Amino acid sequence: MVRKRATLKDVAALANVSRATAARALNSYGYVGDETAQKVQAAAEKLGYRGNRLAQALRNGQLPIVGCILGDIQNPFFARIAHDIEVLARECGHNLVIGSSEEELDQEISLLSSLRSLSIRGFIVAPTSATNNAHLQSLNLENVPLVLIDRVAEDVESDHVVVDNEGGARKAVEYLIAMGHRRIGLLQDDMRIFTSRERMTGYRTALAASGIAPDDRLIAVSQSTVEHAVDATIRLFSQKMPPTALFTVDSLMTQGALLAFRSMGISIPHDVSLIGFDDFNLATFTDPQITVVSQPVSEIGRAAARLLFDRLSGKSDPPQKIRFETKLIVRGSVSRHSAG
Amino acid sequence: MVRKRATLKDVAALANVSRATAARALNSYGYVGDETAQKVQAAAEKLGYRGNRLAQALRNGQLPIVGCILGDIQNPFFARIAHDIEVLARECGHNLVIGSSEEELDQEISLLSSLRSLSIRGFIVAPTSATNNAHLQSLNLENVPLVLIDRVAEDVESDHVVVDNEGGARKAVEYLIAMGHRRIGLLQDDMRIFTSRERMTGYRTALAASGIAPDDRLIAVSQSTVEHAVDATIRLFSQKMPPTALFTVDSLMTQGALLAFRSMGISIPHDVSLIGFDDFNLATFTDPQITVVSQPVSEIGRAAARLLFDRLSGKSDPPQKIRFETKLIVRGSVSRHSAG
DNA sequence: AGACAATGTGAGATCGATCTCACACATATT
DNA sequence: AATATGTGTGAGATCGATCTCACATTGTCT
Repeated sequence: MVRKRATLKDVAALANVSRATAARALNSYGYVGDETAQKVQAAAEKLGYRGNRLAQALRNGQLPIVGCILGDIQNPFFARIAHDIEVLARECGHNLVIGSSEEELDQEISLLSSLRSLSIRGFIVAPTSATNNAHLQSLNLENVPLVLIDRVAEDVESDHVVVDNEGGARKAVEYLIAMGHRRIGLLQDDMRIFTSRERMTGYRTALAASGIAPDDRLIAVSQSTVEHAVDATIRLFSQKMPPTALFTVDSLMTQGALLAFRSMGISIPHDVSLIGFDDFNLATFTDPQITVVSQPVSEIGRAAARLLFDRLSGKSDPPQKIRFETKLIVRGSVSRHSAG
Repeated sequence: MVRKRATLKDVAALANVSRATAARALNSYGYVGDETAQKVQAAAEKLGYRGNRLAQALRNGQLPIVGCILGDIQNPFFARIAHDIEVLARECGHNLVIGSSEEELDQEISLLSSLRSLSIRGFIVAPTSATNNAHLQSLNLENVPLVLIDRVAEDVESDHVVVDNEGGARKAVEYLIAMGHRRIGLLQDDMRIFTSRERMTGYRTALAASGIAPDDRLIAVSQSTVEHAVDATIRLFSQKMPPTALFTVDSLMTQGALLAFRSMGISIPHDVSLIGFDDFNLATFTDPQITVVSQPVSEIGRAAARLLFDRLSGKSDPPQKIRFETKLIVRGSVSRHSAG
């Protein structure tokens, strides 16, 4: 048998008061007699009344939900962030809607549009594109709080939380150069992505500082999945003059590179040196352990959520721009290359 | 300047028709004159009108959102499932709210209650507890579609999608026994969890079938994170008579075990043999490659979402119970143990 | 011509909760 | 006694979209 949800009207009827009084009693505002309040509470209890958040939201304009659009939940980096945001959202009495853009701008736009029509209170977005952001700007126009995460979008004035991608990449490549490498490969994802650009810039800057001419044949572009990274790595290292070292821009791609090297019989660090951006679980299990640029993953999500909920509670400072440091963690996947 | 969202009323006013007519034109139902329809479309276009889904939902009872409560998004297994569900939900014009119970029953209950007050259309849940499920039963009572995923809940009549946990565990342990092991450790998570129980049963069954007495000292319980698994493994293998082989019940725990072994100087498969439930990215990179029981992760989420959307579109067959096969993938982490 | 459908449109109710306003009654203040 | 203040309550508007119903207007068939 299908039981309908009890509404405020039902509660009011059972308690023999008007809807207005029932609402006052349940939300404790305005004047309500003690006795009346008790009656209403009892009635609500008895009916198992729970307010319809939809109706509440329609009335006062917003749903206690925040939206979060990330590149790919399957990337442990984003999974961690999503998790941290959800925890903080829950603490603040909100639910979290998670959407994945799958690094497609179109999907990001349609997802955002669909979530906006839900009158969601605010958004945390890792924008797919660094440049193409009318949809994000329009959030500003309509005063919907937005926090950018992991990536910055040009022309969008809002809080953001990112890491020092360029510096991290530079440190990694400088280290490779210091170890004697000159043919340094780069395995990166789509250039529209902000982090990809910044890491690429760090890579180029480090090369330039040492007077090493950039070489496009050393750069492979792949989607950020293990499978795609395997293929891209194989292509990169099937050339006549393959790199002697590789820098990968995220942990899934690092793992792809590892698998590719194994399948090609290339040994680390003997045949090739490797540094990955973003640490991962088994980086210290592999033999050798993998040298990485680590970012403070556990702080990013919390920081972004913090910023968003500050906005939601009315803070109107100028946009805050948080940039976390990255750190080169030297382990064993880089060996000295004697110039030949 | 803050622009307000255009409402149907605005569109109607601009097109010089009533709200009712505007609604008809935009949703194409009932009779509308061609010319009028055009006018309305144009007005909507001009104002950038997008319907308020809250209002729509309040009117017709439900929001085009499905909820999904999983154990932990950071587990790649659940991340993959969440991703697949989201993709299918999007195809069906729905958004996905993801919550994480963090394997706490209380959290699962409060999350569910909070999502229900959103008038969400249906749920996909991986219940924390195999037995304690009044909150899930009440979904049945109020006719809210529910699909259980990865885990079954007693006394809850609903579709579910699980894998053959017991069989998978049995195959793994039988294989270890066939390779001469008799002191076989089990690294498992909380016994309230359905999969944990089933895998444990498989483990016990295999032992019993070979006349091996169970020994509680060989069983370690840990939360399903790499860090906790490391600790649990270290405790397990610090005993006087440690196991000669270990079976771990999920991939994060497998990875934890790997890290623990490394830190303890225990080598696989020389000192200890290892089989993990659930495959993972680097299982074929490590040396030796890790033998695992694999489950068809890519099908689970889709299957569950499929079932849910079938229900949402009115299907009312008896509950469907899907159980996928698991497969023992033999790689190199198990070696023959000569009885000592 | 009269009856009857088909087509097109608007007024108003509805979903459920909230909030403003008006009113009633009591007590306090001049 | 007359006015002000404090308390407690209900009627009704509101949020935005949808849907029922009533009312036109046209065309069609006997």
